[in-house]
Amino acid sequence: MTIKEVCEKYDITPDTLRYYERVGVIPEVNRTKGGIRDYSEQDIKWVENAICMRSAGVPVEMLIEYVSLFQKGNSTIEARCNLLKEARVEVQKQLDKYQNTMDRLNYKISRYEEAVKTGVLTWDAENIKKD
Amino acid sequence: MTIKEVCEKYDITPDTLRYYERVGVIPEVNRTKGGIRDYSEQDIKWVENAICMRSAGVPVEMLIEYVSLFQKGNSTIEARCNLLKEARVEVQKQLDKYQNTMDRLNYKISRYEEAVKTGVLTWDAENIKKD
DNA sequence: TATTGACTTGGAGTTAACTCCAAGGAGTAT
DNA sequence: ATACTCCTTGGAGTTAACTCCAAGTCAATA
Repeated sequence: MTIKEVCEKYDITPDTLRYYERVGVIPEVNRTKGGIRDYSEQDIKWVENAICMRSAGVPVEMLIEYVSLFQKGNSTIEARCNLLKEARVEVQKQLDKYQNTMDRLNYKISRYEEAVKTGVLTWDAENIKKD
Repeated sequence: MTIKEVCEKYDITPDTLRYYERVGVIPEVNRTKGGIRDYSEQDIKWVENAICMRSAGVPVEMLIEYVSLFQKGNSTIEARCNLLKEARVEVQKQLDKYQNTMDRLNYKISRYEEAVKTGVLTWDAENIKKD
């Protein structure tokens, strides 16, 4: 699979894919004789994983460390597991924040929708105090 | 309330608070005769709101626009409501991504925990294909 | 064989959101 | 009144994660 196809599949740019490979977010990708990237199934799995993790704010640095450990073989299984748990703690924290923000947005919007009907805010839109 | 107290309350830096005020993420804050910021209850509500929204990745620019609309009065109620809905769409998208990443992390960690016990990976840790 | 178009590299540039800094002012303890 | 601490400002600097660029290579087509 060419870099272009992978990019279309995941809606990212070639620059981002090359960047991921260059810094080690994914392992080195297969090449043709001419030196052109030819992504294998495995390569694509790594790409998919990187995109998923990055979409939840897992830092590039942590992904690099994970790949580095992976390439050292089975002796790093525990270290990799710990790294994943570390990532999970952060992702969960963020998830909670997003949920909290959704709650606030939903509350404000429901209040605003009432106000849109009447054209007047009878309550203080910003005066939302958490109990 | 002084800037320091607000910072301690929300665990942010004075620089960030001043930055928020400067660019308009929050309205201008009350001052003492000497020109020192003295945050009112309302000011603090705005700070709280800004921090909450920012923690879920709502862009500074959107918050600026919201405050700007707010200051124009009741004629902007519908516009503000639409802005909030726009924000909600994005926050929900991110929330879904975070949940998806959590699922992936949980799956990988559970597999790794099995492997940690035996010291060997009997399955391909990276070969996680979504159906 | 000449051109086309996609690919390659290393390195420089961009962006959002802070974060730091220097110079100076105000309020309080001694 | 002197020292000390915290505050003020405008503007410059930093950071992570891309994103762009120039120069060059390669395979396929006219």
